[in-house]
Amino acid sequence: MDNVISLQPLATSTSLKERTHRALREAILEVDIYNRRTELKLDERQLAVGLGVSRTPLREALVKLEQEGLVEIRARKGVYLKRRGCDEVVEMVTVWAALESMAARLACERASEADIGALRRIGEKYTLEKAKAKLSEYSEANIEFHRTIILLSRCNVLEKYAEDLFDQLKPVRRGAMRDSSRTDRSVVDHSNIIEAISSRDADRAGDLVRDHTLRLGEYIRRSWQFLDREFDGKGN
Amino acid sequence: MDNVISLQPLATSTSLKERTHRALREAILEVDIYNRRTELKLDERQLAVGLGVSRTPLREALVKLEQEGLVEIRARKGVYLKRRGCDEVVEMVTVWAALESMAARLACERASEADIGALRRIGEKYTLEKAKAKLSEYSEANIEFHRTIILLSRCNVLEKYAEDLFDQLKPVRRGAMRDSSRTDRSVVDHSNIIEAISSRDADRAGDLVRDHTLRLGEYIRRSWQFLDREFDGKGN
DNA sequence: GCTTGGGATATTGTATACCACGGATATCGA
DNA sequence: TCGATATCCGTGGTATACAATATCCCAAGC
Repeated sequence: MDNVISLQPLATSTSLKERTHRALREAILEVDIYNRRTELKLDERQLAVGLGVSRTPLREALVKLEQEGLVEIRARKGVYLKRRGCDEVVEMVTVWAALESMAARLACERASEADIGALRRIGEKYTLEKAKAKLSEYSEANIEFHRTIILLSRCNVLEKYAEDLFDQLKPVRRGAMRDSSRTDRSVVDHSNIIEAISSRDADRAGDLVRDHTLRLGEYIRRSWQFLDREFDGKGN
Repeated sequence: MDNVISLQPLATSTSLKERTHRALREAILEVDIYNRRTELKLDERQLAVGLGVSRTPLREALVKLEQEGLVEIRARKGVYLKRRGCDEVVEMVTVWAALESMAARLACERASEADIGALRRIGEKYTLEKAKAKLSEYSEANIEFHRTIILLSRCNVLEKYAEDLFDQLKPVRRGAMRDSSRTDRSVVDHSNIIEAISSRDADRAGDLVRDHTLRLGEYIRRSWQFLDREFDGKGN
């Protein structure tokens, strides 16, 4: 005797803990962490009333966020947005390089011709937008390119770890990617990478991807000071 | 006017949540997950009274363990020890291979001669114990060898991720590593790896380590059935 | 006037009570 | 006898109350 009205499970699957986690995560990823003027301390009760949730699921969500590296819970002190130092960020990019390199190798074995075609189109979009100097969208295409390589590896665990790192690096990316002199090299690199994957040359693809991403790391190290800015606007 | 007496922060760090997490983690890592007869479901209240803790810090500890991939929290269903399938384990080893390969490359740049000497001694201990067919300790030396490579990378983030994977693979390692025919190849591989790192040949070291670990993955895939055993002893 | 100590207050950590959902069982009807 | 449905119980999810500690401010003394 089913009801005519079709409805989805509704509240069933999502616990408050989950939804709180998601909501907080989204919010935190939008915060400009590296602006020295942003308050890093989070107020539990404030967050709780803001989200319309009690402290219990909120705290469980915060624990998750801590494990994801987005916040830091100092016992008896409070919860703080996590701001990473230059060295740590470079290390994260290094790990990213390791993962993406392996992904490229796997892609050579596993990607279909259609997959590679899609990657090629993304690379072309990237080139095009760079030429148009539409840096913001160009950056989007860049991200999409690297993400796609990870996807083509068809390795879920790899994808999960990479995604994790990716999110943590988001505030850094926001600050970087403004130097267009570096992008010429990038376009060439991408082109070579597509070529290598297309010809199923795992060794070459892996090397190219690794070195490309490691160079990004070195670039970040050199230009860190611009990211880790002391003042943003005109004082307060 | 610093005080002459030097002392560390004392007991500050330990919250119940932390200690519960640690205790549970230790306990879980000792469980023989892949024995079909082990009960995977955990009872919150039971654990709570067992640890002498209320459910609140316990649940926060469980959330941490979930993020670490040791347990799975199914909403409204309960907490279960996480048993991974063959494909997933092979993927984890693949990621491990990516990380360790990068670590070997970094080690070529960063490791001191003393570090490499230590690695060499571990490799020799490994060879020796293999010869003696002391498989359990030999396995320990094997683990130590790979761990040391990670350490030599001097990359904390890399180390953290690798350690994470390492723990999750613990129950698998317990089951594997019983086939001594495979270890001959292993000894040779290790020897070559030491050689490559010693001569600071990053490309070669990275390749060797990657392929070595990927072979472990393939080995696990082939022998998975022995690990994922239906019955263990003689019934109950 | 500066430093130090003590207390008030705010905030975090923990315990417990309550609620809601899911699974199992029993009962009723076919 | 089999199946479907309703009800009950066990368990997980959430809220709240309570305990402990850290921070801040003010006062007192040097």
